[in-house]
Formats: sequence, C-alpha cells, structure tokens
Amino acid sequence: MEKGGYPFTEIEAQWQKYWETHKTFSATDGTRPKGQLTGGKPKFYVLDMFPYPSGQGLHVGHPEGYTASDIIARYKRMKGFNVLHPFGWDAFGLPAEQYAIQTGTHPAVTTQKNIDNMRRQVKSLGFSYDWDRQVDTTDLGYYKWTQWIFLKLYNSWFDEDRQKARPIEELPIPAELSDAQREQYINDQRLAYEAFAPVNWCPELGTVLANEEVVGGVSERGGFPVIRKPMRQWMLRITRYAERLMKGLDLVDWPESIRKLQTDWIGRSVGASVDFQVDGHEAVIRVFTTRPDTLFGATYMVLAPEHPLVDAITTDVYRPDVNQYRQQAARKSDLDRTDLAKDKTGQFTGAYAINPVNDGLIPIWISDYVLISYGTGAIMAVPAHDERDWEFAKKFELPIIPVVQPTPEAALQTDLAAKLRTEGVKDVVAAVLSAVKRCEICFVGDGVAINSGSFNDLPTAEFKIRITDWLSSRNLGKQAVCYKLRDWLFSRQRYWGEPFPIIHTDDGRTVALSEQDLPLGLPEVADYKPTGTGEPPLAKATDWVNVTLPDGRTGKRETNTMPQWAGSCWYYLRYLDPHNEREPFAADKERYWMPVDLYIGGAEHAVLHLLYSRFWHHLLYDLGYVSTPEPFKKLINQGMILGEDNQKMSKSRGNVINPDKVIEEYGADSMRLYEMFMGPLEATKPWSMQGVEGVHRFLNRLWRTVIDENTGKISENVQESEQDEETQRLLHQTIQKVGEDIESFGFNTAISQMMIFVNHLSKLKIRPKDAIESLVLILSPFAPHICEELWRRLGHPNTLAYETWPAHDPSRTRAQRVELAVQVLGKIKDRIVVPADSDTATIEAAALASEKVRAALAGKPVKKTIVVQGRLVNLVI
RNA sequence: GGCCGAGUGGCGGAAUGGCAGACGCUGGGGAUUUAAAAUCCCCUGCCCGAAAGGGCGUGAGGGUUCGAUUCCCUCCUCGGCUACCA
Repeated sequence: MEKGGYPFTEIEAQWQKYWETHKTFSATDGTRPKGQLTGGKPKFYVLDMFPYPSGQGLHVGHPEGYTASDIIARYKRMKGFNVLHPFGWDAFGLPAEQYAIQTGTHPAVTTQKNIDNMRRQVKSLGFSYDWDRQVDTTDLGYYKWTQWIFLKLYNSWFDEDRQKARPIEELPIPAELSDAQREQYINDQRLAYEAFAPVNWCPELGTVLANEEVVGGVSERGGFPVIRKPMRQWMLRITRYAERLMKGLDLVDWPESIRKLQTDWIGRSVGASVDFQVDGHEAVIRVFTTRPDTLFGATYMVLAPEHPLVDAITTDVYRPDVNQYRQQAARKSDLDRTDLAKDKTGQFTGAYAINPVNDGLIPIWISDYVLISYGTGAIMAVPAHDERDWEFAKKFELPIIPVVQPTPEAALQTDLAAKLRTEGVKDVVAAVLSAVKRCEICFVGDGVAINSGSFNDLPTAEFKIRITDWLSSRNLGKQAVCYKLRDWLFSRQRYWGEPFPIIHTDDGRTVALSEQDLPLGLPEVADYKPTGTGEPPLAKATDWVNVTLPDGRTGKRETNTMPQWAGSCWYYLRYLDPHNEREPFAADKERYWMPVDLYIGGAEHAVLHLLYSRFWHHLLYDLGYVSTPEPFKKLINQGMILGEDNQKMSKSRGNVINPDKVIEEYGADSMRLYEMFMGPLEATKPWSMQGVEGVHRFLNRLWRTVIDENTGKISENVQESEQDEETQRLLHQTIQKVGEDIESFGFNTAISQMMIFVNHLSKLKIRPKDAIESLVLILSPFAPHICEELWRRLGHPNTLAYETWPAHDPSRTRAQRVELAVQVLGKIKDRIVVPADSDTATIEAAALASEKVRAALAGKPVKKTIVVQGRLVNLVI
C-alpha cells in the first residue's frame, strides 16, 4: 500500500490512461506527431533490447535500461524531435517449450500469458512507448518475414571481389559441370547451407547448442553435459562477412570495450598458409601460421583428430592407437577438453612431413589441442616459440630448435627476466638470450632469426615478409588471413521456433519455398518432447511434414527450427512498419527512421545478438532493402543491479526485488527515479530500499512545495513573482546541468541537481510559479506522472510531453561575487570573497589582505600567482 | 592464462588537472506531537583538542605539476567477459 505522501497510485493510473487514450506517444512516420502541423522535425529512433517474456515477469534490471531510454525519448520530444520509441517481445525460446513438455500447455498459450503480464508491468512504469507498433517474434505475421529473410540468405551468395552479397541467380557457374555438380556448386555458395558437422549435442536437453550456449563444457541453460556429435545442421555463412563486420565497427558510436569484444570475436589474424608434403604420399598438409618466420624451427606437425587426411597418412602400426585416440577425442565434451588443457594428449601417426624450407623430415601427430574448426585444422609446431607446442613437445619428448633470438626489449618482458631481476642478476638480457638458445624457456616474442639458413639475422617482421614471398614464388605457400569467427549454427531441435521454409524431397534434393508460400506456420503436435535421437519434435507432426510439391514430387519438411537469435536479428526494422502484410517494412519508412539513433541494453548481448543482427543488416543492405550500412548508431549498456546484499539477484539467495511491490509502495515515478539515481547507468550497483524511500521523499517534498495538501490546489506560496537572484541562478544552473547530463547519460547527477533546487524552493516563503513550471518540465522525463499532474494543476490543460524544453540563460548561471580558496604552495590557507570578474591583481591583493595568508607566506615574496576563475588562487613563493 | 572495468566516509555515489566527499541513505541531537509516524532544523571522513585550532585522508609505492581522486610507471585487491584460435 501507499506509504502516505502524495497520491501517486491515483495519479499514475490516471496519466497512463490519458497517454493511452490520447495516443500521446504515437510516432507518425515522416511527419510531426498528431495534432500538430506537418513539417520537418528531425527524427530520433531510441530502441530498447526487447525482452523474453518470462514467467518470472519483470526483473528490476529491465526498467533500468527502459527508464534511461524513456528519459531520452521524452527529452528528445521536448527538444523538437519526432521520436520513435517502440517495444516488443522476443518470445520464442526454451522455457515456454520446457513448460509445455512438463504440462502439455501449448507454448503459445504460456507465451501469451507471460506477454500480457509483462506488458502490464512495463505499462505500469509509464514508459512512452508507441504501443501500436508492438511486435512479437512468435506472431505468424512477424515470423513470416523472419522466414523471408532466411530465404534471402538461402538465395544469396557472397561475391568476394565486390565484398557483398548478391542473388544466387547472379552466381557465375563454371560451364563444364553436370547437373548434380552444378547444384552442389550452387549450394556451396549459398549464405544458408546444410552441413554435416560435429556440433555440441546435449543429451539431457535433447538438442544441439551453439558454441555460445555452452559455458565451461556444460549447457548454459540447465548446466547439463555437452558432447560433440556430428549431425546435419543449417549453417549461416557469417564468416564471409568477417571483414565487413569488422570494418563496420568504424562507423558506429559504441563503447570502445564492446567494439573490442566484437573485433576479438571476429579475430582476424594475418599470416601465411604453408604446404607440407607428406613423405611418401601424394597428400599435402596445408597449415596456417602467424609466424612463418619460425618455419626452420618446425620440428613436428599436428593435425586435428577430425582432419580428413588422418586416415590416409596413418601407418598400419599406429592405426589402432590413432583410431582409439580419435574416438576418445570425438566423445570428449568441451568440459573435458578444457579440464585436460593443462595436460596435453596426442598420438603419433607414423607419417612424416617434409619441411619445405630445409627438406627436413618431421613427425606428424594428431592432438585435440588443434581445432578442426580453425585455420586448416593442422599446424606446424614450433615448440621453441609457441607455448602450446612447447608443452606438447616437452610431454612427448619432441625436438626443440630455437630460431628467434629475442630483441633486448622482448627479452626483458619475459617471465624469466622478471624472475632474474628479483634475484639480482646483472645482465638479464644475456641470461634470457642464452636460456632461449639452450631451449630452457619458450620465447614467443619478436627478435632476430637464428638457425634459419640464409634468413639468419633478419628481424621477425621482415622475415615474415621475405619468407612469405619465398614460399609464394615456389608455390609452397602464400599470405593468408584467418578469422576466429565461425559460421553460425542456425538450427535447433526444438518446437518453439520459426520453421524453416525448406522441403527435402524424397529424391534427395533440398527445395526452398517461394516467398509467396510464406508464412509457414508451426503445426500442432501431440507432445513437445525431443525424440532424444536428435530428431526434433516437429518430426511428429507427420501431416505437416509430408508434402507433395506442385510438380508431383514428394518430400518432407525441414523439422529443425531457427534459434532464438533469428527473431531478434531484425525486430528493429519491423517496428518501422509493423502491420505491413506485403513486405517486412516499406522502403520509405526505412529511409525515414533508420538508423537506430540510440540502442540501450545489457552488455551480455555485446557479441552475439549485436553481431548476428549486424550480419543480417549487412545482407539486407547488400540486397538493397535497407539504406544504412550499420543498424545501430549509438550503443549504451546498462549495468547489472545486484541485491541489497551486494550479490547477484537470485531466487535461491532470496534477494530478488519485485518491481510490482516497489511500484505499489512508492509509485512508478519513485521506481524510475531511484533506478536512475543509484549511480552511473553502466555501473554494477546494489539495490537499496532505503534509497527508494529517499527519492520518494524528494517527490513528496516537490509535491508539498507546489500543492497545498489540504485543498489539493496550488499552494498559496506559489505566486507569479519575480525570482530572487539566487533562485534565478539556481534555476538556470539546474536547467543547464539537467540538459547536459541527459545528453551524456549522467542521470544520477541530473537528479541530484533537481534535488538541490527543490530543497531551495521548498524553503522559500514565496515560490515563483515560472521557476516551478520550468522545474516540472525538466523533471518530467524522469518522473512523468507527477509532473503531468503538477503541470495540469498549474493550469495547463494538455500533456507536457510536447512542451518545449526550457532554455537556460548562461548569463544568469553566474554569481556576482564568488568565494575563492586561497592556497599558498597548493595548501589552502583561507577563503576570500571577490567580485566574479576580478582580475589577478585584485584577487592577489585581496588574498594578501588575509592574516592567515600572510602568516603562511612568512614574509617571502610571491613568485607566481595562479588564478582559476571562480575557484581558487594559488600563491607560489 | 588473456582482455575489459573498478577500488573515494558506515553505505550508494559526486568531483576526471583547481576548495575531496555534491546529492541521497544511515546514525546522532533538537523542534513539533498526549505519544508515534510524517515533517522541519542542526551535526555526521578519520585522528589530536574542552574549544579555538591543527594534522591525516581518494587500494599501496614512486613520478610529472604551483596544484593529482583525476595524467604516467610499478604493484595489490575485487568484479565481468573469455579461454589451447596456431
């Protein structure tokens, strides 16, 4: 229940109803908002990351970002922008499906119920969303277009020369191919393709997981073990966009840390590919290395256990051991791999490769420290200059040849150097150099070549260039670029996701639906359980699965569904034109609203969601459907909110704060204000109920300052009167600071400033009405309900949402006389009051008039006087 | 192990080269009240002191500067992300 004070429950309900019935926040495409003249308002698109409608309802973390974006949206409207501020639901996902498995309730029913509840909660906070634009990714009218984009991916290829996607019809196809080869050739170029590849299989969940959904070897959801199992999957060729996704980051205004996360995730490295002939075989092993300069130090090779050449090159003697090792590796979960990282394992194949630079024979091993999914799945091992190879070589007693002599600077940065320094060794560099030469330590830095034939004495950087040229000229290798980024595993063995618009015909072909056949709706199924063999629940909907094509061929529908990321990849575009049944969004609306000017959401989506949606956006850009190369201009991450015990909020800890309760007791305005007052938006910070009471007291004080509590009318103290100098100065300072702080997302300090001003006003006997009106306007983005109510009671019949943001007069923010601190040699000795525009000489004279200052000077002459306007004067003696 | 971020009163935080601790919370004292809640006023970094006053103080140590919470170097602690990517 309400805890005394102003009647927020009533006020908030009333204004929420007003906004809804008046469609106050409806955004009009390309023109001014309703009720105003059409004209050239600048647009502003402020977007929240839409939530998954969970059964738990809203968490106090959600309103943090939503309040921040709402403040911006409301502020921008008052600054004369045409604001688009929409909301929606990322509603496909596992929880509703698991609930369905347990109870038999259709996930759509659960989802709708959860959406209704969360929408009620979101609305109770008074956000200025344009609810007519709400989207729901599970809505047939929405996922029709998700499927449409999938078809665009399927029907496109990436032209490396032009660095852009093009329709598959434009793919140049070699002339001499047979029909089957031709089809294969095309399928190999499609941006959506099927692959039979080892994936993360979670037996417990009965589904495949993306790498990102596996955390520390167990499923992110549920914490079940995950093993590697080869299965047929849909993949998206995001890797073709690696370069574009990297370069696009230069166009956006994102936190440096997020850009770096994405850059690292894409993981571009430049090096060389080098071919090693297998001794006595036709086979050639191609490796990728960033250190071609260490080729002379390659003393063995390692293939990933899954490498296709392993079978061919393994000798009969080693075959049983090799096969056993491969089986072991295949079964290993990621957790096992991680755990065993400290202890390398491997198996010799019996085969040898020829080192192209010196024709030396080097043994070929297999080991799971080499990943099939990166580079070529094979490495040349240079134990002297690579930590992993060093460990492996030590364990299996393989030879180590040093080929890089550290530069002095690099030598000093080694661990050994640090150790030697503490031991007081004099010539640290010489000691490190000799340790490298004697193979006592592994050195990974730069230096000068040794033991490298005619390349000796070359510095690392130059060696890399020279050896790459040398290899190219002999057709043994060439410069190469590798990315950590992998193709995106795009299918899930689940029910509650978008069905693929794909049919597998009984004659073994894959046929995509045409766009006219969309949407392909989810069928009803008897139960939602995965079959446990990897076959998805949709396989049980036989009526749906079995189809006959117009040409009489029979086939089965794809029974995998798309991952949750799919719907969230493009929702920001659907908001532009959410009811369009003929296209995902109209081109003119896209051109008007895009790009998103401000995107606010959690840092947990720093990599995946943002990378995936950028990828789709790039595709749509290439195909001409969107006009901006990047979707999200500015990005802000809100921080995490901890429980009152400074721990992550969780049911088990019992420290979860329920937003409904907070709103019930203190009101939505107090909730919003507190979320912003806690601290900087991006920071992790703990909740405090007493803090909520603090801001609530502030709103009560504001109310009492303006309203006579007995009559509910404007207080007699509020009058149309001249502002005294201090009130005027404080008001203008407050207007200025609040505006600047909103622009820089410093909401906490904006609120403090308004608290200072309210504290001042509340002490005045006569409170100038115009000052109060300005205050109400600048507070309204933060606490809209109470401000709307005060605005009305101050005599304004309409909403304040489109009132002009008050202007501050810089000449009124300055005081006429200022107090300065007087320092002698940087230590404060006294304070003086002088006219604000005093010159240095006047200030110095005033300072010298002080007893305390003279005492501190002790008769010494002042050598230098430093004046910081309005702050201090420092006398240097 | 790597990367990113952060260390300021009893607590959340403010100040990013110029008076450290704004604003809020907590705590203490007072006013009001039959009493309480609410409200209002005063105090509230630490140490010495009866006070006046003085000293210390932004994780630790060094440096740059007239002046450093802020910039530079070394180290410590905590949080987040990531993890054999050749």
